[in-house]
Amino acid sequence: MRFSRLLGRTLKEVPADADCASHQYLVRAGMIQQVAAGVYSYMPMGWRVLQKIEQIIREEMDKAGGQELMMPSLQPLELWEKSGRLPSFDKTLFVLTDRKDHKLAVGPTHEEVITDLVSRTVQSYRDLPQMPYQIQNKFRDEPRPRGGLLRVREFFMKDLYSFDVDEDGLNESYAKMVQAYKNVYARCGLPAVMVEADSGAIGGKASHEFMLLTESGEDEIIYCSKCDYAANTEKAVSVKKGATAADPLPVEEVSTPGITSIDDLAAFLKVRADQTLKAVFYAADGEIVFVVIRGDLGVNETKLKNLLKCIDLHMGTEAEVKAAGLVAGYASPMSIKGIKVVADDSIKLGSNFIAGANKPDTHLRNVNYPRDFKVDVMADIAVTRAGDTCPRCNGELLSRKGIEVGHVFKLGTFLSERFNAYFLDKDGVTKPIIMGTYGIGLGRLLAAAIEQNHDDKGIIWPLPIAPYHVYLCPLKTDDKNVTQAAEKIYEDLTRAGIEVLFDDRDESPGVKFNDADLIGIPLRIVVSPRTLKDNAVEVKWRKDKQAWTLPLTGLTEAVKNVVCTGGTC
RNA sequence: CGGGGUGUAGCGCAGUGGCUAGCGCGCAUGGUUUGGGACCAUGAGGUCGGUGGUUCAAAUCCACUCACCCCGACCA
Repeated sequence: MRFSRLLGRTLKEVPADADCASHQYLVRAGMIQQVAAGVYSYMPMGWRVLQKIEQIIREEMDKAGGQELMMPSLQPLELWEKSGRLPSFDKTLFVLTDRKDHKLAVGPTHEEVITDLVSRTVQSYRDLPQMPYQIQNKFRDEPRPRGGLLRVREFFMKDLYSFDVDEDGLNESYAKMVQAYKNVYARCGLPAVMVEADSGAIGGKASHEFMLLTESGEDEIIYCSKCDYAANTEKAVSVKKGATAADPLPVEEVSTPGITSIDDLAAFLKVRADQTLKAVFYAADGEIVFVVIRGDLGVNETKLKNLLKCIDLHMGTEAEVKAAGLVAGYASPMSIKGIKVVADDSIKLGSNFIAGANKPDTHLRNVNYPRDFKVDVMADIAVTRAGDTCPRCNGELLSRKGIEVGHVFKLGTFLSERFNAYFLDKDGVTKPIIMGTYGIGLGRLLAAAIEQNHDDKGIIWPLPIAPYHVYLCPLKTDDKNVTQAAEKIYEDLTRAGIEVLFDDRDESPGVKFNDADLIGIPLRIVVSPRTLKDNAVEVKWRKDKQAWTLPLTGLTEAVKNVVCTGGTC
């Protein structure tokens, strides 16, 4: 490709509305253009990258037994009513009305369509397993798109669905996909880590996410310093340390004027935070829930939400709390009535806690469970933090930031039952097909690749997904020797199957070098009188500081070799 | 949806009631340059987000509205 003909322009200045590195560089390099909030066009060079990722994914899906198909984005709303997932998608679902006043959802995912499709197609265990997949745009009206391509409303996604006869089959399909995903990230040159993930309140058994570790990531990963335990903080668990149980003492009131936070309370009474009980109020689908947890721990809202099986969960507002007859700052699990009490299992680890007295400026000493109060539900609802103890090996847990670039999910039979996706097994028994669902967001992977691979000059593409292999850069374009040599190299390399971006523009060296660094093509070849007098060109990897020279004779083979091996010959 | 912010040329910005709305980059033409964002000359490019209002006079003041960005609750 000749740079002079390329649609897209590089920018010197950082776009005002771009905050993160991938967004800035993608726009500055002329690879994407914003159309609306969370809606982007891919310019030719950005599209090339996306297509490379797409091809790698396609090959790995096929290798794992996937079959590519194509489903529509327009989906009758009835399918969503049938699946019962309408409430959980709520406003993120784009819905449009056709000329007959019929409502259509614009596909945010395709579980509904594929399950319906399979239910009409598969009848016998002989037809299973199946792993259909597609690569196409999804539409989700996210409340807040952000970070350029990191979270958008229209996005390019690979979605594969597995259909199996039993649990063993599902496990096998799941394992195949996990391996395929690992292959995809490895082939893209993007090391991703697999972590345990939250599988939501409705259905779903096991779930894992693939994370690209980068400081700018919005997810937090908890992992063990000793074993291979790794999980999203939403899901992560730890071994809770408990204070030694002492004999319960009689409850007594203590005056604590103006003390409403755990930190203040612990300091005021000269006790550790884990000797106190914290009370937090949530509104779960409108119902106030009283949550008790040991003072040193925090509430994991995802765990709580799953436990309560609710769709909306938020901290109780002042009005909601007051209406329930609770005294914020001094609320107590004792003597409350008509409100659901959920406790973290940490309250069993310890004794003689300090807790609220349910009246202003007063706390209680020596509160013990279950002597002094009852709870409706007891479970692990605590946030796991770095420094906690690994649930598997008792090692120390650590944390890192990451970007989610893939998700695999054991769905079970929830949807197949709804869609009547049953099959007849060997013994003639009717059974629901067991499903799994597996997604990779391509645009996000592309953006995450940049978050992970850039410097202060621009992008540093991993070779397998780079828009071109070689940036061919002649200097002094009024020099006939230079232009002729460059033209010949361009022709030879292209004919040899090497993808070349030929900077044939009449620009100064500074402009060309800066654009080359910004665009981030892995190998740069400079053609100039300086090396041409020795019948050679200068070659440099984008990621390295050091350049070297290669002779003109046999250049094509040499470059091919360099590109294949990643070396310097 | 709550909180914060921004809309002026393709991009980045200046312009707090007054005459023809400016600057830098980019773009076009000509010339001089060429190893890390060169220089000179000439030129094109604007419904100042929109609507309504106040005023002799509005990019500027007021009201409403739209769009976009950032921080929180959701997700690949």
